Amino acid sequence: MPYRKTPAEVRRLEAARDHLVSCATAVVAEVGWAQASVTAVADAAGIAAGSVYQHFPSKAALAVEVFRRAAGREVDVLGQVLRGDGDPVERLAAGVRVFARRALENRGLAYALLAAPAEPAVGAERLDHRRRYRALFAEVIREGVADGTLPPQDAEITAAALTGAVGEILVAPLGTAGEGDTGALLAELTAMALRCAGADPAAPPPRTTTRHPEGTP
Amino acid sequence: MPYRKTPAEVRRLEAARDHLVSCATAVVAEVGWAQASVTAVADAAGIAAGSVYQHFPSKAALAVEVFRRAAGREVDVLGQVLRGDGDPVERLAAGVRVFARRALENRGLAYALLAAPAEPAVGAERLDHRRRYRALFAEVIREGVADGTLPPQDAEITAAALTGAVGEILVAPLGTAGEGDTGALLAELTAMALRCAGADPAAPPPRTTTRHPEGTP
DNA sequence: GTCTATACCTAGATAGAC
DNA sequence: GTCTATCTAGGTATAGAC
Repeated sequence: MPYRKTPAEVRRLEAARDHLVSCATAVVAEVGWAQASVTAVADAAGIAAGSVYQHFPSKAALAVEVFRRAAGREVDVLGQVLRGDGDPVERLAAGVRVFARRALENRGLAYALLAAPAEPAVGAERLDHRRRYRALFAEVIREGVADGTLPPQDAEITAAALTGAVGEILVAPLGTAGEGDTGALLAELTAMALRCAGADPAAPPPRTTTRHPEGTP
Repeated sequence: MPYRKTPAEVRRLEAARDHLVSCATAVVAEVGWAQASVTAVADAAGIAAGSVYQHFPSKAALAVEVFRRAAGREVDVLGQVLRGDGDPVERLAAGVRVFARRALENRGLAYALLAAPAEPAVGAERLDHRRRYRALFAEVIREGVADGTLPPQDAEITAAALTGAVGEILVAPLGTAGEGDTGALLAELTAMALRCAGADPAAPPPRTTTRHPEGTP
């Protein structure tokens, strides 16, 4: 018997943990945090309820890991877009669009991350991630103010507004099963975001996918 | 023994029920929905836990009543301001200001109404009330678009954005105990709201200081 | 290491005394 | 009508078998 786990063992354990987190994420996206009991998650992962505690010390720890992994992906994607190429206004528009599109493509998960009732530990994590969204938006807004494409403003406030606005707008479509016209929704959302930051409406609107200056395809 | 309750009895019962709802509201504002157990609420009202069920068939029913009463007040106040005197842009600014000021004056309750984790029944009620906020904002925005003081836009989207933006901005101050400069916060918030709706920045900004014809004096 | 069975706790709800 | 005491359900976490 080796004193340490063999590399194969370690990998297997990590894989099992990964699988558990993935399945838990799926369950949460499907039924929400409140209904995602340890037994439900364990069932989804094909293991016994007790076995969950081989990987996480508590249900809260598992929930936090689920949230961190999913929300972290979103923050990373948003960060890449907002810090990408182009002028600040273009990047802002692209960021909002990407954020919204990803949420609409995975509504259950987005709702869980943004709005669904959750235990305090997850709620704290959510606040933290919203702060990170805000910081990313605030950064690009400050750039815009600095180079004169955006009017002077409290970047933190506008950033918070954008986070809240996008979330609020998405929650309604998220709740309903109805599809709606996502193209038009994205266009209106982007237009609203640019107004909110004070971008010059006279300037040519950043291209969406196929150029709909008035939002109607 | 009378076949029906005497008027005095009815009044006494209603008063007891009222008192219970008031105390429950205070508890919720203080510790949030999750910690507002039946026993905690009953203690606050000075009655036994079992007696709660003389007035409400379930905890959820009580919670919904608490939410309805508190949120209904806010919707009414907002509606009065948004449908009051002045041009649409002024009313919009006043509405945002009143909404925010009232929330900041009663942070615990505002947080409970806007964001705190709650059971599904309350969550559904919350969605419904947010729809009502949106409808009110959308109405005044449509008026502004109609009379040309606001640019063409999807009023529902902007309204949703305003609801989310104000909520998001308030949640941070709401969570922290710190006071901050509420005057500056209100001014920035109003400015953001007007930008968001596309109000002409060149126009003189609606007054923000002194005179309180609206809200709690 | 994983499963089965279970202990335990919290919190909503009920029954009967006063 | 209100209180005390209790019942019950649901869900987390643990212990011991395999």
